[in-house]
Amino acid sequence: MTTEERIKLITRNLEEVLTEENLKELIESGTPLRHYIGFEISGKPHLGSGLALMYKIKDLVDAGVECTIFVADWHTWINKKLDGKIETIRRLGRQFWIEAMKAGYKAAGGDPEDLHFVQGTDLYRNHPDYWATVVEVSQNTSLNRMLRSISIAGRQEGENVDFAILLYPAMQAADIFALQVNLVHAGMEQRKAHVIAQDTALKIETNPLLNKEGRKIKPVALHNHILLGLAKPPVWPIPEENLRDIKISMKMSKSKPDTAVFIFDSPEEIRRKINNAFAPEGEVKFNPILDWAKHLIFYYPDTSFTIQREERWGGDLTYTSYDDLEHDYIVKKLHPQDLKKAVAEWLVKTLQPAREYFEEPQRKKALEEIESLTAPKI
RNA sequence: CCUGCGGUGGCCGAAUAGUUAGGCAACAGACUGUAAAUCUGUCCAAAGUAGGUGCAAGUCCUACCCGCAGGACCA
Repeated sequence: MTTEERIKLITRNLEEVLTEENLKELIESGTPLRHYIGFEISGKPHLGSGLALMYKIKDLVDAGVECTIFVADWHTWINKKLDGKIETIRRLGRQFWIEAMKAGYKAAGGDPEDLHFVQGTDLYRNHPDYWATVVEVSQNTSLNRMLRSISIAGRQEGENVDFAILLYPAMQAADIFALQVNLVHAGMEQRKAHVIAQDTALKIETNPLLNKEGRKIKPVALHNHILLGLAKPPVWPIPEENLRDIKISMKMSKSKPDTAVFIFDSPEEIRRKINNAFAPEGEVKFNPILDWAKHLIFYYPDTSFTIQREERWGGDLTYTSYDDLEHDYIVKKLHPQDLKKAVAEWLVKTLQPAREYFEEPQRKKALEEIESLTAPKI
């Protein structure tokens, strides 16, 4: 595989690469590519964490990158998720999250054997100088900037937070250095943490990231598109200037389960949620169903997607590109209901390997425990 | 540690001590070949905790817990 081919595979369908030049340099320097993506153990993975990101990881594995899924138990603890106890979080990280990621990776067509898993607790125990890196990152980042970056933990600036939350961005950056990974990967909402890591990369002395020649380098950041949630935005129609912010704020939410499809949802749940989704006819600026079709179904360039329709609505349609589908949607040749049905069935089928993987009793039990810990209080 | 303000349903948010606020959300129907919007209807309660005063306490008093703001301390 040529450098160009690798870059193409590594960066395809991403919303942002920081930066392509650095990526090219990294590859050309002959430095082995080491990737990481971190997850909190905060509930069930949805289509974003459990499928879209897995597609990208599959690309990376195919491009010869060593891929690591970081199970961020300390970050989860800092964020007071689940029952707030580090022991529970640590255990479910192993019993649930790692297994869930394997399930998602299978659904994305990959072999879980290709993935590495590292849990935060183990990383910190094995790197006694980890905390020195946390200090160095902190010394090179202003308090205001840390405060602004807590959105990476799902918090808003000005929200009631305790001081521990400020450790979160510093630790996330330090994780990258301790893991010695040069491709850092996440959804767009994590870009603040990655930029902090890049801005401090050349300044730190403990665990600096090095290339093959032993020179300090910045990690390259790969950012996925954030899939839209299924709910109607609070203001509709959306003012043009706010479109970007609204889209980010309208992501799938674990606290509003009907805005998300989780990778273990039953076929009935998938069909119900999709059917209830916000989907204005002919509207493409904010349309979760189209968004999902674009970023999931048409992820691969050679996709062929057939929409079954009753004869009275014109019979079946087959698309080989998202642009064709979007065009027909805009001109209202393709009705939302027909698209919804097809997308739902695609998800039912695609997620089947994940559901099957979690029929195994031990995993099923862990899933039930996660559900009991994250169930909305009534 | 001190002072002040606050703590009401899943969320926001009212009520001179005297018996159902309201809104959002949710749910169900109607209308749409989906959803949304719009109608119609439904369901939901509690008072941070523990005591006290009163015929009667969300409302007054005390203590404690939590949050916010400020202050004190800083040899």
